[in-house]
Amino acid sequence: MELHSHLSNQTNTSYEHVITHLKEKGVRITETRKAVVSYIIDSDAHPSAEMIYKDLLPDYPSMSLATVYNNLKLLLEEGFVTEIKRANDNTTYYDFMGHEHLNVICEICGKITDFMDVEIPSLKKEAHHQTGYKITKEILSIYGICPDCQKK
Amino acid sequence: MELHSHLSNQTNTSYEHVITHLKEKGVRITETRKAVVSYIIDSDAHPSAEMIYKDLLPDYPSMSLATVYNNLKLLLEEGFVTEIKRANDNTTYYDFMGHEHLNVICEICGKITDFMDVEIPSLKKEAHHQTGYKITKEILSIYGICPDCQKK
DNA sequence: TTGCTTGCAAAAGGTTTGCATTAAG
DNA sequence: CTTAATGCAAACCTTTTGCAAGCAA
Repeated sequence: MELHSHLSNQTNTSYEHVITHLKEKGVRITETRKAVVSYIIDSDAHPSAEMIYKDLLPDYPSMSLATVYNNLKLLLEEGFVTEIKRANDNTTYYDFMGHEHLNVICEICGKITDFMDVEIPSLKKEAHHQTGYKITKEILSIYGICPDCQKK
Repeated sequence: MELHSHLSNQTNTSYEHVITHLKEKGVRITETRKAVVSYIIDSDAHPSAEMIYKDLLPDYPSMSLATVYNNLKLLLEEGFVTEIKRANDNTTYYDFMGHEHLNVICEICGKITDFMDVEIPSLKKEAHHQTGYKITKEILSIYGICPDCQKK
């Protein structure tokens, strides 16, 4: 299997998966919706609504920021996207949940790097036992200093 | 002897610890500073700046919201407090780090409940290995539905 | 056609900032 | 005395909202 075809299939599959799911929910598939879905899947950064808006603007000059927010909220509710919020930063960043992964956030420059395929040890049972909550999800945020900032 | 007789020994110890540390840093110990420090240590909720402000206002009628923010920022920088940010909520909540514990956040009513750490499994080594980050801290957020909301 | 989705602009919320004044050390 | 910290209000930034117009189904 060639590497390049693996990657494009992966993205394409995710895109179709999201769109199909939304159609089944009766959500209308608009041009701007498709653009935001594509963008968030393709992005290897962890964009904010503003970043997505600015990047899409050249191709969708009439799109508004509010529409980006609308679509992100939809994707969030449908579970396709997670929010990332950092200390000293009131912006919300979005992360496409195409696969299981964790984020490491640089405390100096704010860069967010994924790392993959580690089993997150579950504390669900213990948390439920101690608090009585019905546990739905666990999010582990790891903070550190990225290689670039370590050099400085 | 400082009088904080309304506080428990545990709280009093934490309070002295924070104040002593701040003095050593050359930070001035003002009335409002003491009030915020006492409040955050004493609070078993996870207050926002606004909540702290409103609760302290009767006793400190001339205090401003900005001062609460100032002091929370200081405590954050000195590592005495952590920020908690939730989905669908742009408010920052503050948690006094008097001891090791985890938070479980209710996805319906937003209530935040602590539970004591059994042992937060460390992914530091793996994260460092994969990303090159110098890992400084890990924050595990657990979401669920609290007992009250389960009844409804 | 129907009513979900959009674009726009205004408003809302939370947090930060600038500056004159106050008070800790 | 010095100057950090405060109180106040305005500014800021991100996100949400209301509504008329547009477009997917």
